[in-house]
Amino acid sequence: MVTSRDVARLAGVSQSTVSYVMSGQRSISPETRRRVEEAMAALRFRPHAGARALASRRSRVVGLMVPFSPGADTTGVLPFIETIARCARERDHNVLLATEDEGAGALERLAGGALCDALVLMDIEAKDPRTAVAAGLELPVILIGVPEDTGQLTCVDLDFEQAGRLAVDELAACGHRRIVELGYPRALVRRDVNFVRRFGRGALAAARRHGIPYTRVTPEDAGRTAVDAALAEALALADGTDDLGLVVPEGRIVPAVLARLAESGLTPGRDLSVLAVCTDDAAEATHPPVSNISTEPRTVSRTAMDALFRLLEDGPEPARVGLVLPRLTRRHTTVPHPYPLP
Amino acid sequence: MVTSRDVARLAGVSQSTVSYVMSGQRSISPETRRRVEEAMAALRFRPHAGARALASRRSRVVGLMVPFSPGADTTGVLPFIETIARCARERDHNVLLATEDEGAGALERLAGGALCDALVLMDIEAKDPRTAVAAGLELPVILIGVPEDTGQLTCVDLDFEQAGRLAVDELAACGHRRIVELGYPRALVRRDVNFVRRFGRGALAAARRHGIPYTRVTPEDAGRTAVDAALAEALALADGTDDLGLVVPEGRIVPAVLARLAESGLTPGRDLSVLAVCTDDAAEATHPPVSNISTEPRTVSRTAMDALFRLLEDGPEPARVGLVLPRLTRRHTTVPHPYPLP
DNA sequence: GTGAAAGCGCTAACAA
DNA sequence: TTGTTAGCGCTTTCAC
Repeated sequence: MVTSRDVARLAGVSQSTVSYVMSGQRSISPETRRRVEEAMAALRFRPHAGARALASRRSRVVGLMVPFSPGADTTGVLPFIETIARCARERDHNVLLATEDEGAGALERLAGGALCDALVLMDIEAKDPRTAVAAGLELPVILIGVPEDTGQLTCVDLDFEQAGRLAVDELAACGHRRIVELGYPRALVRRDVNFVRRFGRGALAAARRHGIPYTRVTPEDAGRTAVDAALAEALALADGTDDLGLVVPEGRIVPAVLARLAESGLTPGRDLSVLAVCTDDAAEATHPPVSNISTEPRTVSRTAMDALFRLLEDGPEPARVGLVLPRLTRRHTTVPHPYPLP
Repeated sequence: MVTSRDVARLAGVSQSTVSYVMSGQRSISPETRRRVEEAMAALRFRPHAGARALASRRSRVVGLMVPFSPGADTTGVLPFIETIARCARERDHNVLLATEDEGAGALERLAGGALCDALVLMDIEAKDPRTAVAAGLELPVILIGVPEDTGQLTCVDLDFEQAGRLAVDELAACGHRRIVELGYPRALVRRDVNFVRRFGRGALAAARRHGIPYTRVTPEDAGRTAVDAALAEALALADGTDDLGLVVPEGRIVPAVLARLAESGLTPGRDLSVLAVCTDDAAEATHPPVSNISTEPRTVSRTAMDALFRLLEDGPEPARVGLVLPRLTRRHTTVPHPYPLP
């Protein structure tokens, strides 16, 4: 292995000078800097990460706990991981994975062993046992998702309340007099993730404001049969369909909904509206492309990482809840507005 | 921070004894072991990963380069990441992420900086610039995917040649006298990933053996329009459809194929057969569930990690190419065999 | 502007 | 069976 001593020897300087050239913590004469940098390049020197972590008490690693557990739904986590990895690299950090099924203990393992300088936890539930542990660690923690009690933890998430509002506002503007939410699968509702409630709250408030009835149908699961049943129920709720606006907050079930409607001879965008909450990628992949409120995984992740590095660089700051605004895109499944928008 | 010295002091032993209790590299009297373990628990001691890596020259980290690059298709990589992370944890290792668009340089960064003890590279192309770099590193590297020139590198992949053979054998056994491959999107073919060729080679050989014509139609991309066009072409190739067996080696386009067939009034499993190559999860999620040859991402990953830890524990061993056998599952889209299987 | 030297918290060879 | 000690390759004071 090539060490900084080797570099120092070749450059004819002391080992500490090599260190200072790397860190920039001391002013170095241009000539010295040049010689050191040439030596580093010539020897293809890479500082030993462990040694650096030991001496500097900084590992330059971000721990990421991803929502992998046996049987868990992992649709849509890739853009999060990807963006987080990328943000980390932009600031010369690395990402170490932990899986959710390792539980809160993994957080202590990562933090206690100085394996990482900060943690990102995804898929936070309303009462998440990890948050209490996370709060007790003496390193920055960012939650993606909002627990019931945020304590002193910084959270980032999509503004689901706003998403609910946006969905209802749009369907109302389309002229629908009846809005049905083909909701999250029962398992997700039971898991008590905060965003389910937040979305419903926003949607309901908006419906009340518009004086439009808002009903929710909960599919037993995300499978085809359950979705078909739920959709039948939703359609039954609207005697005719032409004033029906359908909100589908769970992106996974959208293809099944569209397929079923097609089989029933109903054309979304003409006979009724379907408005989904999902990533733009997913929305463009359905047939036909579904009008959607984007969940912005990349923006959420980037916001989270910005917060993380702020904590890492500027030290503790008051905990915040960062909510990312959802964005509406009209595609083919919502009927045209009956009157021009203001 | 709690160090092993603190533990030693509390347990009334020397610091090195604490180290030996952890590593098991020396026999320790039961009494001493008990006192040390109690002290460790009482102080909630976690060895400093950096210090340990520095002293032992082992980071206990596996570097994983995932196929994330702007615009890349990342469908199906999650089960790989998940399984790799899990296998690593089972052996008390951690996984550090690198993204593909960082290129070969990232490999040198991870290896040179002693950030990890071994590397796993996914999504290997036929002529992959990373393999040459990887071969020059002095740490174990496992490729998931097989490059043209494997050199001294260990590779693991699905046996795509066998998959092709299996697909054709099954469709022939179904009684089809005409097999069309609705192939990989053109971009993938151009990228020159080895498995595309291997699959075709196996399928073609089998078709020749059966004396059945085998034709390939290449969709321009994985989008709905391109798939529709390719499917039309495939159907045109078979004058009638009732002797047509359709092979779809690209899992992503299966839903579009099935949707299109449904729209055309054709029922797979009755009017023709559709046999996909995809994960079992994906196969069960289509409508109707598609007969498939599974790509076994979990078995492939586990095989890769087994090989990796063998290299890590038993030192260098001759490079191998480990091929995982694909598995056929009959679901609803292949017609029943006209005569009983042998 | 630069160097010498003292750690950081472990592992492992050496000694008893 | 256990203790002593010399590093591992950096960062960072202190001294010049």
